[in-house]
Amino acid sequence: MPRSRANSRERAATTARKESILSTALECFAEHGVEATTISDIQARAHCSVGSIYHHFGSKEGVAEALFISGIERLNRGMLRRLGGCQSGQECVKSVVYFYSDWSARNQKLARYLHSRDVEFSPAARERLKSIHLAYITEIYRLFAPFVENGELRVLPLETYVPLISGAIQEYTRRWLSGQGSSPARVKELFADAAWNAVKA
Amino acid sequence: MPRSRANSRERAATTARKESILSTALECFAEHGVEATTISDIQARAHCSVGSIYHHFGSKEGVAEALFISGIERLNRGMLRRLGGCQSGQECVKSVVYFYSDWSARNQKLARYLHSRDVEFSPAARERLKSIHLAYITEIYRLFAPFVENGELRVLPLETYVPLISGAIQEYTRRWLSGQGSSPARVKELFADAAWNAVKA
Amino acid sequence: MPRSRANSRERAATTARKESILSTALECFAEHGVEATTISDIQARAHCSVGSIYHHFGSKEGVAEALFISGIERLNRGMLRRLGGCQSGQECVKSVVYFYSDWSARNQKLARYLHSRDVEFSPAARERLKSIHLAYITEIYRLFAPFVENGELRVLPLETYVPLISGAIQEYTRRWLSGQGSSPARVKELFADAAWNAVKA
Amino acid sequence: MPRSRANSRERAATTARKESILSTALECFAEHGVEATTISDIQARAHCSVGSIYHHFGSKEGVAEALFISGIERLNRGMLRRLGGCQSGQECVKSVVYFYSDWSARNQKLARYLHSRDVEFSPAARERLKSIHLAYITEIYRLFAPFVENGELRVLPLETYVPLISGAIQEYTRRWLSGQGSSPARVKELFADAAWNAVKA
DNA sequence: AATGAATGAGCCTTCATTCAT
DNA sequence: GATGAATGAAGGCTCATTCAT
Repeated sequence: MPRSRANSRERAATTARKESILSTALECFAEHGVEATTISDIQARAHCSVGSIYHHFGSKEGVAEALFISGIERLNRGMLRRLGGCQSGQECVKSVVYFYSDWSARNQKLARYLHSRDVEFSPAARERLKSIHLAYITEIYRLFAPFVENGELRVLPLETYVPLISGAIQEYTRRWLSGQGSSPARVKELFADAAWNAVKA
Repeated sequence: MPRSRANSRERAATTARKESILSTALECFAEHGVEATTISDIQARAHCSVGSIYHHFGSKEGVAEALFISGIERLNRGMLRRLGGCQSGQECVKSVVYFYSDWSARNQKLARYLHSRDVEFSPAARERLKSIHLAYITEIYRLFAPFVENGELRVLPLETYVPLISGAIQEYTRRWLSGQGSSPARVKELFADAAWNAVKA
Repeated sequence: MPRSRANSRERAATTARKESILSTALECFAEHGVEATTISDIQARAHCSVGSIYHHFGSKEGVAEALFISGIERLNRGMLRRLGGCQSGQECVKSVVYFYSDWSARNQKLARYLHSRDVEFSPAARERLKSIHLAYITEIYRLFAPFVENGELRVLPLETYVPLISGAIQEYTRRWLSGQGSSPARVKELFADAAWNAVKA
Repeated sequence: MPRSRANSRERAATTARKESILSTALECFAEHGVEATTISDIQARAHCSVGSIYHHFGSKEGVAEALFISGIERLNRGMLRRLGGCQSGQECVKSVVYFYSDWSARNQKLARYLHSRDVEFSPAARERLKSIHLAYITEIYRLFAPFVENGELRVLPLETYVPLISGAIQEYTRRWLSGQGSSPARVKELFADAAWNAVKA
């Protein structure tokens, strides 16, 4: 058997196990929160041993961090891809609301987990998240800057754009994910309009 | 010594002890979260015994609930008092933003605690919170209804008013309480205008 | 009931519990070593709860340290008391051997534990042990100094006195405690003479 | 390629790997003790896999035993070689002290490991060690016997010779290996004289 | 011979809660 | 009302060992 195939098969197997642990952990975290989830819960539902979890993630916190980081990265990547195709400021702003609403509906458990504030990450993970956020926000500003410059968007304090554009839909989505109200899909136009009104010139 | 004076003195002492436990608990909860705070942490910082906490609150959850409920009640009471004096829809809507921003700045630790999503309350406490919320939201709608009826405010799905009006400032405040950005006081006009634009007819 | 009597009764009870844990721990440590002894072993044999051990000693290491320190202190105290009554250098030197031999035979388990080298103490405990050793060795030198000065004992490098005087009996005792050879009592004269020959002028 | 050369090359490689594991294990054991050293510690520092260690030594205990046994054998072999050339009882006795002191200084980590009492060996290994010790002590007595017979050495209980001759230098060396005092080389004459005085007729 | 993912028994420790004083 | 020693269930984590490749 060629070496490369053996390696890739092994890697695939390893990856499969890691993915399986992560997706099981997500279910547990989404249902009961990180604190209330025990390693034993994950291990039983993922059909693996305690040791395997520690072998791959080092600690329970390690699982929570890996899940959080990969979730944020998927969300950010999707958002940037979506915004990349926008032609105007208005399209951009509204797309933020649309994408956030759609993505949350498609990835409810992950969205719920990313909203939760009950995780205390390690300094290393916080550093990592900061740099991910910085890279993301930089890219976002790069995409919006032209529309501020050509006068389509208002000139505002930098840290207000995000809350003004996505604060309302985020709050609505958060409530929906906790079981209140109806799907964001039905009201996203409303929130997209509000977002646009909040930042248009 | 008259009985009543003795009683009231005792009651005052008791109240003082309870308040001291609550305020210490708030500090702990705000710093490390409810889960991460131990009875021992509170007891040491409040200079009281473990038994005292149990005598007054029955359980750790009891402390967290008492704190949460009294916090929500203070916030709601303040908001209603503020809105009670408003003459127009616009004043009402903007006042929500102003008050939220001001109150959070004046009660940072409490605001932070009320934002945290890591508390799993008892069914009894949840029932209590629901009824408090219902009473509050009913009163809010009663205050806003005239302005919807007289055409000053748009007719919207009921559950969208709150996110549309306060979602953005809440998101901004949450970030500020976590150490990002500058005081809401400096940008509250912006968010008040956005709120008004989102719901005006 | 007078306050002081209540207090002293409580203190006695507490002390009793602590002592009971310590003596049980000694049995376990002497039988299987510190590493091989589990908290559960101690707890079961001391008829107390896990929590009690942690309440009083903080950790398994805490138990091992408390036991070690109190053992060393008892040994040192006894030795100093014994040497305090000696009139000559020869009596002093031989008394070290006698006392060491006698004490080890009377406190076999403790002696065995103090000999064991498998404990890794906390920095705090090491500091404590160092200062205890310093105080002890200082006192020892103070007792021997006159006999060096009056020419009864040889002038030797300071750190060689202890090994020269007690190295042999210690080695013999160690072997006996591990099950080899016969009681030190039967040969202590031999080792006392050897000690005296090693340091006499 | 001739078969034999391939084999010996393989054997050399294997031997090298085994040696590398042993010497790494020694470093770990000397630094943190056997119990506190994990297979993972050794594997990482020896740049080999977990499986390799098990392939060559069967278990962690197997490593500790192999190391201990080979160490004892080296020490014993060296001692016997040294004593083999002695012409008198005095030379013999003093040579024990000299050799012990020199060997410990040349093999500090191994000496430290051989001193440690925290290893619980398998019955098989204990049997092995006993027979090694028996062979050694027999040989030692065979070397000393003539000098007891010719009246140069005192007639003493058999089990006292070793402690009387090497107890003091062992104790001194042990302390030096733990970081106290100065090199045994500087005081070995002193201990050799004391040893001689202790057993001479 | 080498590799390293997988296993799981067992350990130390935490901490909410109780209760006798 | 106050105190704090005692309790013990439960959890996170370690690590020697196995085994398929």
